[in-house]
Amino acid sequence: MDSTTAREQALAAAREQALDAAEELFYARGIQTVGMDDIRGASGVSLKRLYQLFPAKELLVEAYLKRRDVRWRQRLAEHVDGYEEPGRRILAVFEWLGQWFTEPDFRGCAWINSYGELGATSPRVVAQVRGHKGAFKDYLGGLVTAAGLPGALTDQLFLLAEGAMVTAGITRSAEPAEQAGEAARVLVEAQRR
Amino acid sequence: MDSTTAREQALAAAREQALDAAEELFYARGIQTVGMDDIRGASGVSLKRLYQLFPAKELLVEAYLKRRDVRWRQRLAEHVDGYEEPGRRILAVFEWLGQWFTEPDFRGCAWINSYGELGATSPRVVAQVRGHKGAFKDYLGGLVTAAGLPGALTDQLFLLAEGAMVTAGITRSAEPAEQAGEAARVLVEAQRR
DNA sequence: ACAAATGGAGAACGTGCGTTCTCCCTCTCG
DNA sequence: CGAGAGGGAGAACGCACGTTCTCCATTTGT
Repeated sequence: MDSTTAREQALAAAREQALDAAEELFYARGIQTVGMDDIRGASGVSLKRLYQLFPAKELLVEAYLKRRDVRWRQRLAEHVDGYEEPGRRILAVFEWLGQWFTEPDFRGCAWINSYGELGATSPRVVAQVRGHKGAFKDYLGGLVTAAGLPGALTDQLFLLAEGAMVTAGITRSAEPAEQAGEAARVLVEAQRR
Repeated sequence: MDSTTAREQALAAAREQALDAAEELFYARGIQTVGMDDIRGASGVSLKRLYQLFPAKELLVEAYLKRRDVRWRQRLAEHVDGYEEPGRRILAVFEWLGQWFTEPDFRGCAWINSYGELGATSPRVVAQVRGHKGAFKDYLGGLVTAAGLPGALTDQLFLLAEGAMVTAGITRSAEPAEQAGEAARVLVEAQRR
């Protein structure tokens, strides 16, 4: 009764396997140092199929960032949704960052890293990075206005979160999350006068 | 009367020319997309000399980051030194960031970008990035304690500055400097009770 | 002035990698 | 059963680039 043929299912499965491998390798080792052959080796998807699904490496990179963006923001939202009180929900963002930073394979923000690597050469990557950061900031903005706080606060909290991500990545520590969270608490408090 | 021979002077001059070209090209286009031949073309220093001065590309990259670090912190300090009042000096940091962000060839933080590009593969680059960020944070720490403010504030201001740099780079705008500066003002004020 | 070292221009070498192609096996469908 | 499409393994191709080498011209020291 479903409209997908067996072949379409196989393609979709291969696509997911390819993206799983791409995400693991690109995030861990960077994009340029991972070859299409590495993706094939890690995913079990043949080169022929890989190029059938993603006609060029850049498109695989784009799809990797796109899928990771959805999942990342989903995980964040799930954590935040564990709280009701609007002010608490804002701080939950930094709390979640701290959890993320302590994951064993944490290697910084995938988008910031990708931008550093390909921002000067790949417009598709740039678009993904701007899109992701814009979506994250919009999400923060929603939390801020839901708490009845002024929109200007959004930018400040966003910068704290970005600073925490970069710094946690570079120093390989989770501390920045707490430091940013504390600063966020102060900034929110200041707005409430 | 000086102890440098003509040859040593020529080498030193070539070294500076090479580093000038490296800085311009690496910063503008990223490190991996710039070949040693590009450096040669832009600097006029022959490949032979280049490899004599820097036996491998990684060493040229290291030297580029090292020289830029010194200059960057010097320029920052010069701006801050235009002010006397300790609290004002802290805000001057964000002011200077804003000036930097509006420079026409601004392309984000060279160290954050380099880390995204080579953090997973080059220990030398990682060391330079950590060194630079550590030095910047220490500098901030000096300003904070000179203002009689608690050390914990340093981390928060540092994260704001980092967030501003990343965001200014990605969005190609100078706004983050003002936003971070305003947040810094609030955080400093909150500490003074 | 001459032998020897120095330096430049650019070819050459080796390798890595994105992308495509070849060969062969295996299903599918009439 | 048989023809033909689909798919996998991996070779092959083209190119970019880090690094080294060759061939000369120029300089340097005596």
